[in-house]
Amino acid sequence: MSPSDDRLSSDTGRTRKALAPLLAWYDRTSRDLPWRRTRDPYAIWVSEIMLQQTTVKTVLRYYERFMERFPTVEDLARAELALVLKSWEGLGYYQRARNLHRAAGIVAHDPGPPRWPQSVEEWQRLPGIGRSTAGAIHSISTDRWAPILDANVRRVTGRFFGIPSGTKGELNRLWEASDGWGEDNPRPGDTNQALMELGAVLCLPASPACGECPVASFCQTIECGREERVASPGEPAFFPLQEPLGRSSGRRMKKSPASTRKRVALVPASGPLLFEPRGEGRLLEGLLEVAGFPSAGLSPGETVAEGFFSGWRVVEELFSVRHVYSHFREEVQVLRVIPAEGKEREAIAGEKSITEGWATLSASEGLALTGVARKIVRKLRSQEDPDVLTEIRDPPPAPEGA
DNA sequence: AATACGGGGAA
DNA sequence: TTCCCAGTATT
Repeated sequence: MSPSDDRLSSDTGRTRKALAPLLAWYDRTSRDLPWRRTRDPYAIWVSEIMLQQTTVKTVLRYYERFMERFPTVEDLARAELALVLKSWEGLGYYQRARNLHRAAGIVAHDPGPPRWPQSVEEWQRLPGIGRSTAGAIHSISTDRWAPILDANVRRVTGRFFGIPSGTKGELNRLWEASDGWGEDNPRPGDTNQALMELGAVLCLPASPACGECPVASFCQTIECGREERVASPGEPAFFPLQEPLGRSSGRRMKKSPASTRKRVALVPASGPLLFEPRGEGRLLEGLLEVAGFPSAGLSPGETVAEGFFSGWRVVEELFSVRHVYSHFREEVQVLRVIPAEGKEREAIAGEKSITEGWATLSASEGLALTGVARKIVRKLRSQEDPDVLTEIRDPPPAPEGA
């Protein structure tokens, strides 16, 4: 039995004693964030979705613009998914945006007034809202208690209660412990926010500032003196103070290094660019990328044999862009192409153009592009060569899929 | 229980 | 470089 186990049962009083100092600290030091100035469930909902796996600093750049564009759940429900995706461009995890849009349609319940979920369970039935987000929205918007367990609260609570990481039943214990903060609690919403704030500001993963922590004197990990050293092999790791990699801590080995995928993107020597939406179920679904295909590379003079640009000829290599995803890299060779002899008409009137979108560089500003496509567009616009800055000559089918 | 999902910031 | 982040859904 680890030192923590026999004490956990007596921990009901621990949170009660820590609560006042925690809230006092929060009142004194909490950051002024836009979603903390409201009790509007919609505003809090949007913030919680954006904040999934995304830092406050990044979300701040998106949140206000999103709320201006879609001030109410009805506005969001009515909006085109393309505009929602455009507003999300660069935030990542685009499934969040699609789920948010779909869930808005459910809540807005047009016609008629919105039907707001009245409990954690009801929130959790909406797509994109799991137990933790449901708890956060509910507790913050109604100031009634519900536990949460995001990365911050997980770390704070794990340390506070001395729950070893990488052990069986860890998750259940963490949820139970997190729920303990709701005991006899006059300010449920602020408590959850304070716990998240504590994890974000002081109770950091690698170097917690225990000296400044308002609840350090009640903290199980402090009592054990474990905040000063890393977990060593053979003993349960207390909450991650820089866990060593490997199996010693019960964690999975780190994944193999990122591979590099190669691709070509094709830019017509004259006329607009061709964008294609990424297919259903694929990474970055629905976002537009500059037309092309996977390839180790093409050389000037070669005739393209694949896809829509089949029968076009490579004129020159313009430049390359690279992009890093979580699990791989992508290297994209951007090639200038012209229709091969006799293909000029077919090239424009191609069958696939119906489901693909042509857009000038300037028009592409309004489209939801992948990170790679955005880099290509930016680079093309910065080119001084006037031949590269093409404009529409013979307007092809209207931009689509955007 | 493991894995996919993106991107940016920080150490 | 590597790690981390106000997680969820799927398998």
